[in-house]
Amino acid sequence: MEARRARARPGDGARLREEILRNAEQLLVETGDEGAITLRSVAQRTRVTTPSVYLHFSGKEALIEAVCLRVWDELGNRIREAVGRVTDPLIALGECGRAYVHFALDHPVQYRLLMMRPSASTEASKACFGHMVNAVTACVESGVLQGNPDTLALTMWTAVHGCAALLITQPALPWPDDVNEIIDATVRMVGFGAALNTHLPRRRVPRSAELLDGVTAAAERLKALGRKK
Amino acid sequence: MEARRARARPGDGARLREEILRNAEQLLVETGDEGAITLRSVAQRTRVTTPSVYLHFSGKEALIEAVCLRVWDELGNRIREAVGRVTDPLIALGECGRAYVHFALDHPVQYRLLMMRPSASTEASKACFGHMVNAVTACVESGVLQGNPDTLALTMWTAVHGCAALLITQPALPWPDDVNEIIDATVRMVGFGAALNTHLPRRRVPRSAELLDGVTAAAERLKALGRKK
DNA sequence: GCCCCTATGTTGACGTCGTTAAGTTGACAG
DNA sequence: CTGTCAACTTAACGACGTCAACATAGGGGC
Repeated sequence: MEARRARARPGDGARLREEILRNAEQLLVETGDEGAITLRSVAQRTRVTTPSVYLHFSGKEALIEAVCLRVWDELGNRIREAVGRVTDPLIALGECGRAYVHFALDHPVQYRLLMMRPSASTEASKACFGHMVNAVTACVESGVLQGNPDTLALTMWTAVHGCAALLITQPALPWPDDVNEIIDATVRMVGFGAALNTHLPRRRVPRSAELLDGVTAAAERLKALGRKK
Repeated sequence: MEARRARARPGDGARLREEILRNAEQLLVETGDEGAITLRSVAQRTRVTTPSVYLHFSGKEALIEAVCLRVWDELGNRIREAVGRVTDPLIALGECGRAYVHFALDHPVQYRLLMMRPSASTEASKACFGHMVNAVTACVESGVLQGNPDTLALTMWTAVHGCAALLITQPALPWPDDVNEIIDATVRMVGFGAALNTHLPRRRVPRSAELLDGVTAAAERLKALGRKK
């Protein structure tokens, strides 16, 4: 057997917990495969026997859940920072979406683990969702969006999540050479669409010709405003 | 040992293949857990010994891949049907999105299996994607959308996929009581947003006040058109 | 200084999983 | 009737998650 890890002092056992968590995430990133997280592999990398993991996690599921919690935290921080950097509420919301997708693409394996698991950690995801609701609420208060902030935020989150998820899980699709092209298109589509949608009556879906007419009106108005500036 | 399955006649061995596939998907649906698909459990349900599965599938991965293929096919059919029922290209595109999300919600476990797997079946997903590109192409030809149909379809697919995915994997979020509310919001947001986005110059993101102004112009124009009709 | 007690691990084992190699059986061609 | 070959079975291996039982170090009470 190889060099063993020095035993922790009483009261200091939680250090092993941290080390196990770190090694589990490292293993996940290095192999790119969730299946590579094995109690045995994690234990070996921590230079500890397999059952020792049970001293700090009730089982494999709990270990993975703990890994997810860390990632949710990072994601939440990243979103909060992005929103905080801008004052205009609509632009802040866009930055929120961009930060979200970029985080997912920077940590594809972790993101998959987060979102694709059967029993995802609900508390952490709700906290993360809260940051988006804040960004949306600012837009509602400024008048650019109307309606229930929760529902609005959900609708917009689904879109950016889908963008990140498909980019990660379906790389074979005909994506443009520059990923930012898709991200920008998504963020703009979400912003424009949500705004237009909330200011329209709910009753009926416009036909192609009608929507085209309304949209060109909006486009010309926006172009005119841009020139004036 | 329990009653064994009658041995197939020579040349007729592929029947077992079908039965295995059916049982695997049944197992998946009944338990709601991908992990419940075990070579042993599938074999037992088919009243066959475990290694017999290897006569028709090169391993567990291939079996699951085959299950996915079937689901991709069903999804593709459902989309094609939905698009075919309507003539107006924009409304057809909307129906495409609605059919997509409803299929996902009707087969949540299968949908998760499809989209969340590390190595998703690329050929089948591309075929499915083709149906959406067709619906988008019709919109481009009618002028309501502008740009590359592939990129447009991708942007819009990501949004509806995200809607389906989050509804399935994050049921704890504050969804509205009626799911159709979110689906409608997403479909409308995608349609409006994509249209407005493609008719706008790419250079810069409008600020809240500007977008609000343009959007109200579009809304009033659309309302006026609705009255005239 | 000694002892014992608890936190901190380890040993060994069980059952299940995917996978493989080798043996068996039964329907059909000749 | 007989041999052949597709269609299955038997038996086994290593890796996995999990658990019960055992070992050991370090610190507090006397």
